[in-house]
Amino acid sequence: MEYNFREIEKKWQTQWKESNAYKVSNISDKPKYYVLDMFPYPSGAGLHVGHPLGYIASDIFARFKRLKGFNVLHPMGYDAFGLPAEQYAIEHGIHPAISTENNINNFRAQLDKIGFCFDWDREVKTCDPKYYKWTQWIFLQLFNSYFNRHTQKAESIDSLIKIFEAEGNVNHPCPGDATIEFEKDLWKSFTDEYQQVVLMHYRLAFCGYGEVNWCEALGTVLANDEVVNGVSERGGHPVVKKKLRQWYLRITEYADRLLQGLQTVDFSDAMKEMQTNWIGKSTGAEITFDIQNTNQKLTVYTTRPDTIFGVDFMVVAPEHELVKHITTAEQKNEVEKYLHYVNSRSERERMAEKKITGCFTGAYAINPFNAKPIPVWISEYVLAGYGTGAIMAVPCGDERDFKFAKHFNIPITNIIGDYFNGEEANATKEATLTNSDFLNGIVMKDAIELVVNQLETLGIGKKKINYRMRDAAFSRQRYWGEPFPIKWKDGTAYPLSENELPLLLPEVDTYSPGPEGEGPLANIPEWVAKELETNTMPGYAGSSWYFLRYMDPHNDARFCDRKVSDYWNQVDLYIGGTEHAVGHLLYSRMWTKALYDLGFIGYDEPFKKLLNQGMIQGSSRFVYRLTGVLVPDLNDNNNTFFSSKNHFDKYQNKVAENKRELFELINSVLPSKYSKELIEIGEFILTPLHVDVNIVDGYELNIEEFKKWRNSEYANAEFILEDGSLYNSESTSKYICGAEVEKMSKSKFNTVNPDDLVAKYGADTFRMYEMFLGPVEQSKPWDTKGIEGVHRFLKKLWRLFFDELKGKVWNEEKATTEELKVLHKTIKKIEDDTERFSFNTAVSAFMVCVNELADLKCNKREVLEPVLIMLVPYAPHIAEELWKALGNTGSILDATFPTFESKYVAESTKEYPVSINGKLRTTLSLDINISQPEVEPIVLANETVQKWLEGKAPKKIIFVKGKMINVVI
RNA sequence: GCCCAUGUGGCGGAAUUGGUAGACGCGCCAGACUCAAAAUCUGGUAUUCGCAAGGAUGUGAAGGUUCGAUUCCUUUCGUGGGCACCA
Repeated sequence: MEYNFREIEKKWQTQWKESNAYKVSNISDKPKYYVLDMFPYPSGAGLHVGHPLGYIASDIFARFKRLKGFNVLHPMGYDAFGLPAEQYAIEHGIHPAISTENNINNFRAQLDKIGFCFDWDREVKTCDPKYYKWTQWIFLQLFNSYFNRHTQKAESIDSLIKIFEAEGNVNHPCPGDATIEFEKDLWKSFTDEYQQVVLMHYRLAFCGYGEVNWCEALGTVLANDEVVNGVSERGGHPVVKKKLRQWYLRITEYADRLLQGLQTVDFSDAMKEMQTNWIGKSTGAEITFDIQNTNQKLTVYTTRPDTIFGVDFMVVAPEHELVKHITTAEQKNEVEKYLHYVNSRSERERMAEKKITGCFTGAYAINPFNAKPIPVWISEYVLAGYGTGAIMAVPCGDERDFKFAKHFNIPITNIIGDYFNGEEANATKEATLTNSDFLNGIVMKDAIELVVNQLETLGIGKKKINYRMRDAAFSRQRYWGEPFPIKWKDGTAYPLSENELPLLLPEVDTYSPGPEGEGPLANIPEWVAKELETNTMPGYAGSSWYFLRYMDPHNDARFCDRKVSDYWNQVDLYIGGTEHAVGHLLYSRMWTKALYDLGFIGYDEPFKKLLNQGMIQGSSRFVYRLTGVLVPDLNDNNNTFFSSKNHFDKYQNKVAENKRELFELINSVLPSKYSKELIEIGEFILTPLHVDVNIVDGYELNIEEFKKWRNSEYANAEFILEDGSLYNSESTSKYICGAEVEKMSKSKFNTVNPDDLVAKYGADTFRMYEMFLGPVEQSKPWDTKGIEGVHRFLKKLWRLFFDELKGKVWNEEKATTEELKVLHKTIKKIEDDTERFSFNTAVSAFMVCVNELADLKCNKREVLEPVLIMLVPYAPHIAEELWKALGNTGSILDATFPTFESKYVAESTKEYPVSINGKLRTTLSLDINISQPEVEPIVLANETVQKWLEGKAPKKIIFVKGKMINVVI
């Protein structure tokens, strides 16, 4: 009886489906566990072996927890709105819903082959009106809420109106526009329209105008993290800045809570650091400077008010309001030229620029403490959106300011004495201040507070906490997204009522942008006639709360029943890539906090533990095509030569002998012959070409397959093999390919499709091999060749139960102590490794176990059955098959994970390593409970130790019980 | 430029708390089976000196702490990823 994985896997996948083996109930006595994969976007390209890595890891953990007695929620669904489908629609005229559905079906078929334990009854799709009804509903909750800074939570806008009616906004300064201040009577005197304008500046989901990343080609606005190198991440189209009406989420109000929340979750330090940096909280001061000879004022934000006397110039953002007011007549031309230059550049370009650019405005600010005039410059390195859009430059303490000063020959004031060497800036806080008026002699870090106090006393500045994070742009001028449940009346936005939801996405004739950069919805007369919002929501709308919908996916009355979300609570384990570090993860954390504040759920962090999977890189293969200088025959397609790697390597070394060898060989088959002279002066060029890794076995090219590759482009090519011979049907030598680790991509011909591997080796082998490659968190290259080792392991396991000739070999004999030791050692290792997500070492522990049981010729059910149970998370199909073969009736999926018992692995002796001066020289088998005084004479009596002692007495003998012995001479 | 991660045999990797470096697998070599090949099985495989016994070297590099360092510290180099010149 052979291991027929194809039949076995098909059989159990069908049976598990029929028996609803993965159906999860919201009612259970068992403790709950929620394992979630990051929401996939169903792309048209299909899966390559890198994609399922995280799904396999989460599947293993979900199955493991089930064996450990948990009620495990492990759902899957689709983040189905998005740009590629819309782009495809624009190009091919196919409705995004249709192409998305096709992609989902392909995706699903690929997933099913790998044998995941998802509860598909809970599948969600963000583009389904039953789903986005609730995305719209949550949006309305955010629209109807503001952030109360006193209680530090979201509260209803109605309660804010009551506050305004009672006391104005004196205690609730306006987050959207700090200049809006009013008493209660003034509030009451406002028109309805203006009251709505004011309220808009408080809402958590609000509408405003802002500079956005405008992509003409896509006719849409992109979030910062969707723009890569000045072009759109999806599609690669140019992106410029444009002012547009946009919806936003007031995530900045949650900045502090998002920071604090990081302390309560189990994310990697790197991930926490990334989010912390993104939020970018800094403490500093705002200082207002008068502009000389004008009544203008310039406010800057600085984290180093202690350096106030080291300010040698100001830099304001080119977009700064003040620029046009303070630029002097002489500088006007210059400034306009510079502004024109800056305007032509995208934000990304401005950020990435190393070149120092800038322009003097002609104006001078006045240092409030010593009345020193300070020249005001503009430069693209200062951004309008951060702080006040202006900085005070201290060249002796800031490297960037220093370089700017050097570049434009601005004199530098040294306020840190010897700490500044004139060669580079020094950002120290430890220096004692000099040239600093009333701060002279004070250490910088102590001066900070002094200056702030002084600023506040003089009324020219104040302490200020600043965040780098900006409010999240929450609208797109495109079609394939959730419509906003918003109506416009005379320029005022009004929410639809709850019973009008879902507001369905209408059909359109064209997916191209509407007038003046509006979305495709603006092209629909009926839509516009109803005065509905023409923007749609961005991709992260649906993915910000999907983990809640999985809990209660069919609920028509609520987004998720409170009792149900109380039961499932947080996601216990969230697995996905680091690419969502600051986008999705921050937005979903904010939504969760808002929903919590409003009383809809009972916790304010969505993900308890986050595990970041690494990328699987491609391992590319190359063939080397020969062309030549002064070797004309090689340069036409009738004489195509490929050389094995050996010759490429040799030829790279430019040894004349190697060249001649190669020439002689080629000369012998070419129709026209070359003279000796030409051989001496001619040169080869060996060009590496990517070759499809699927026609290469390890490094060995399958030449016949290669000839058929790319429509038989190379059908007539000649191949110089590793031993220097030319390929023919009787060749014994091989064609060896070059290799390089690169990103996995179709264009590099290094993608490997999981379907092919599952067909060839089975899902169980594939799952185990993906894990065996290395730690989940780490990036590592794919190597198809290695999968055979894992496949051999499963076959070897099979042979413990069934022999090809003899049939059944497993038996009911009593296990020996040695066999039980192997079993329990394995139980401990598998359990520990799985708990700590070290799946690669768990796979090798299975291999060790099977190797040892095979050596012991152990075919005993008593030992094999627990091994099968442990194997369920990793290789469920073979485990179930053998479980049934042993005569069990229930499914192994519901078995109980075996219990480790230390008595079986207890040792009475230990093989101690004995080192001399830290170098291992010998080992000694000693009683496990031996003490130092007992050890010493035994060690000293040892032959090897005596040899190294050479008669001398040891200085010291170090004995660590259960670990080692070290003799110091 | 800044931040993060990472560096161990021919390759992927292991060594969980400072305690026998290289588990497990791939590849390679040899052998068994076979007319032969494939498949399978068995043994070997860090480098180096040596017939062997046994040495020496070895976790990117250089220092340091320690009886003992892949593990901790300092400096430095390479690779991968991220970024916002963030005041």
